[in-house]
Amino acid sequence: VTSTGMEPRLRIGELAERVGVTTRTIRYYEELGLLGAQAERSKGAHRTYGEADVSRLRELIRMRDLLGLSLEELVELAEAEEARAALRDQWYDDPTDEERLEIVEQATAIAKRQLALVRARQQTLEQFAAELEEKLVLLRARRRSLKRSVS
Amino acid sequence: VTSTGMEPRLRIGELAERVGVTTRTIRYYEELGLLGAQAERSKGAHRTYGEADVSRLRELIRMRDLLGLSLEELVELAEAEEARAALRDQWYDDPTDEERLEIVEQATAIAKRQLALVRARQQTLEQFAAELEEKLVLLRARRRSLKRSVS
DNA sequence: TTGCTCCTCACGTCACGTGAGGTGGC
DNA sequence: TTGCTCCTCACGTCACGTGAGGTGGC
Repeated sequence: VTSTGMEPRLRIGELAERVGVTTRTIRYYEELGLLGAQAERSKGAHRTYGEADVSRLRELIRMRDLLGLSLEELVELAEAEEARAALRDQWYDDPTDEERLEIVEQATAIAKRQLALVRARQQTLEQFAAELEEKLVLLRARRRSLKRSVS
Repeated sequence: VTSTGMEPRLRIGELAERVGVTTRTIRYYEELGLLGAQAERSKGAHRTYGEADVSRLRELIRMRDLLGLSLEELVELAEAEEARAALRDQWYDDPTDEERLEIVEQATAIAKRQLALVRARQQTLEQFAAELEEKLVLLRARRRSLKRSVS
């Protein structure tokens, strides 16, 4: 493919280092269909990646670690997004405004669901933090009274 | 053991349901030394648990899910806490105030470390949330302009 | 006595880790 | 040509899931 904006391609080890995972993880995600398997890669040839793959992998890792989603759930999410992308590509040259609107609303729904998951996590973490702060207050009080009787 | 405050004991299934895990998880954690294996349980006898075990298991699950700690890391944390508890029990009947102070300061250190992990997670989640909010702002703008040209 | 929950193996699974042995690009 | 990174199996591991077959308490 000869495109105008030829970005430098990364090898799997470089992608791994930039995102902070191992090459094994990247190959496994490709096996599951989560990451771009370039169709033209012949058997035994090196994998190469672009900046879009860096963002995508970072996003996947974030969903996995911060929201605790399983790879199966990530595959489902990805399939939903790919369905959107397919629609978009299909009508890319001549989409009506109604079709554009539909695509925007689907993207909005996905982002809202993700945001809801993030907000829920934040709430649980805030409760956890509050309990720890309370514990520290109690410990500080005990420390003060002990310091008094020691001195 | 004949104690004055005999609380009703839970069976493993009840503990599992109250904390939201499976019985397999509870048995596995016991195997790793994370959960109280009553010394007096004879081979094949039922396991029983008290309210303290409910709190402890909830705490472990929270560390695992919210902070992403491995069970090995939880075991290390537990060992540190048990060392504290051992010290406390050893001197329980006659601890000097210096010893009490030492115990309080160790507990404070542990709580502070946990709180730091929680705060770090919260920061990462907040950044994630901010990116999603920004995305939603862009989507809303596109939606508005599309709505205009459709109507 | 009848269910129900419990028990202990023990093999299966998910998400990779970790070599083994070999090929390809700067 | 020499390293270095890459490749593909393929078995190992962690944190459980999931029966198989059997015993125990309301």
